[in-house]
Amino acid sequence: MPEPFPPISEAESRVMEVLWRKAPQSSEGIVAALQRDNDWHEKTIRTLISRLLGKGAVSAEKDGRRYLYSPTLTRRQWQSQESHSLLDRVFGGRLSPLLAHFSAHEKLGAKDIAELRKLIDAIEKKES
Amino acid sequence: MPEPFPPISEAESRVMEVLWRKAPQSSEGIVAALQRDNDWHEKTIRTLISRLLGKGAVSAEKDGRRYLYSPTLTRRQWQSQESHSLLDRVFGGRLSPLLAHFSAHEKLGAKDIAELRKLIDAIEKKES
DNA sequence: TCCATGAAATTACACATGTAGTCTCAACTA
DNA sequence: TAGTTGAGACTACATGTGTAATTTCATGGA
Repeated sequence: MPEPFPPISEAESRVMEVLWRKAPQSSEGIVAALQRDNDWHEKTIRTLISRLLGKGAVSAEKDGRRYLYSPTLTRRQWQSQESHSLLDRVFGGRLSPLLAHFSAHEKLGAKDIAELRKLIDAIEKKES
Repeated sequence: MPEPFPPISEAESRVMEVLWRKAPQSSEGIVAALQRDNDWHEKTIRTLISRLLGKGAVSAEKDGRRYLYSPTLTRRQWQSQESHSLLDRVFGGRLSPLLAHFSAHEKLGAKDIAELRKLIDAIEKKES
């Protein structure tokens, strides 16, 4: 099976976000993208990139004098990890309580509801 | 508004779990309950209790020579915090992608599906 | 009354994370 | 060719967390 990815931190996930939108990118591109929304120091961002490399969540290919970085961990993999973690840690691994929670505490628009209904139908078809 | 609770860590949440099941409890009770499932040292558990006190997530009332602890943060508050955090951090604050994710990657039994359907109906009624 | 006991408080220490600063070395420039 | 520059590597440091050990202090027993 593929190496399980170590968990990536909140700040690191912001860097991944940039790479998920566009890859490969030089560190300079990543820095530029991130400095528009966050107010991180360039050094901070480079540190995050290198930690992500260490975790195997991004890869680097040499491009002349610098590197171009690409995500190895996909957004879906990450979402899956995080969701599963929430489900297990907070809701005892059961989806219904999570849903029940959202239904009670989050405001859903009619559009959300329609979307959910469609999803359920799709799920049902898939499962049967 | 009520003091926002600082985030509580994974290990700390295990302690909360014990208090959510039964409160108030002495530290000894908490230790006993936790040592059945985890293999933590008694000292470790006491540290966690005292950190939770510091965070205001549990309160203590004196009971003779010791304290009895009770949760201040409710399980629902905590679930809400964690869910919201996942939703914002990982799914851009939108519920449908989260659901879509689960539908695609988690296995749901027929019972889950029925449950979800009921939930949606309930939500719809509430919203309209 | 004085000591032992045990709960609680304090201290400890390694690793992760947020947030940078400094060092190095290959490549471009004069 | 030698100096400059800039990307990347390495170092730094505070705070949070996991995981305890040590210290203190009030109280119950001798």
